[in-house]
Amino acid sequence: MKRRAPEPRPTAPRLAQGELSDLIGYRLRRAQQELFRDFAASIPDLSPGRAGLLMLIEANPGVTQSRLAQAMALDRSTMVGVLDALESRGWLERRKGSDRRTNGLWLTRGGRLLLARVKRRIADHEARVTARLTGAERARLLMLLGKLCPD
Amino acid sequence: MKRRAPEPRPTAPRLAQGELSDLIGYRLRRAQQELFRDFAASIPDLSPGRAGLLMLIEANPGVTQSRLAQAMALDRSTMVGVLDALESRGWLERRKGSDRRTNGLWLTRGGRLLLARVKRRIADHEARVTARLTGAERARLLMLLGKLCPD
DNA sequence: TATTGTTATACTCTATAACTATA
DNA sequence: TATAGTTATAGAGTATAACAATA
Repeated sequence: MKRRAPEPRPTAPRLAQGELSDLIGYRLRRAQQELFRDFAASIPDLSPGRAGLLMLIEANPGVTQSRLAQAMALDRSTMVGVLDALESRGWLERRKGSDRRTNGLWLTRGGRLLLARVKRRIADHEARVTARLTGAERARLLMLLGKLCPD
Repeated sequence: MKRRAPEPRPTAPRLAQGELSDLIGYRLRRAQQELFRDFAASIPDLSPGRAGLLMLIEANPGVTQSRLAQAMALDRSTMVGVLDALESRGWLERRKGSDRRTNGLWLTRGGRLLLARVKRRIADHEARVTARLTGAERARLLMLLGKLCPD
């Protein structure tokens, strides 16, 4: 028995996309928004940017605020408030460097425990949002995004 | 004559990336940030999102606020202020629909002129940010982003 | 009752400019 | 002089909750 394709509800036909669908910038922005929503819904502790920041400190213990800001393409004044929030939650600490203008950054024990938990959730999140991609497609996408924006 | 590879400045060695570089979400966010910066620097009139909104209205004259909000994955209350700003600049107009709860949206003549100019700049922007990609790679990236986040 | 547009409000993320301590 | 961190301030961009008009 043949089934008719479900008709689009008259109140919600798809909008025409114009030239929009052919713009890398548009696709990138939409994809990022969707990933952000999934991340926020499944990992309430941290935003993607904050999680990335903790991972960078973990991989570079003692990094200074300015170098971290530079690596994340943020202004160093922006970094201050971000670190304040994470420090007040007990996840990282600042220690005065031998150059006494600088603060070195370290994860606390609590920060390491949080990050371990968050990483597991990020792995689930990644699997979920890339569910429509094969492993080869996922690798190719990573490669192409890397070309678009090298480290 | 051999030239030595330029040494990284001792004050700015690259940070270790940890597992970060292998996350689609991270790459996506970084790429989007870089594209946003290039867009803002080269197209001062509009943000990427606002330009996309005008293109959607152009492709769907008379679309209602709620349908546009749905298509852009924004709350309809968010749409109000966005449209207020674009309308006050004289780029679009609201017209009461036959269902008098709704507003239909149209570009004004000024809006069409602006959009034509902006589209040319967007084309330059796209060419610039995808300069490291071949045509085939660009097409493949569009396809993969489309899989990640279908219309 | 349900939907559309609206207002009031608040939160997150980010930047700029000017300050201070140190180099 | 130059750099690291800081503060004050501002501006996007977004959401939630409650309301009036209309269906």
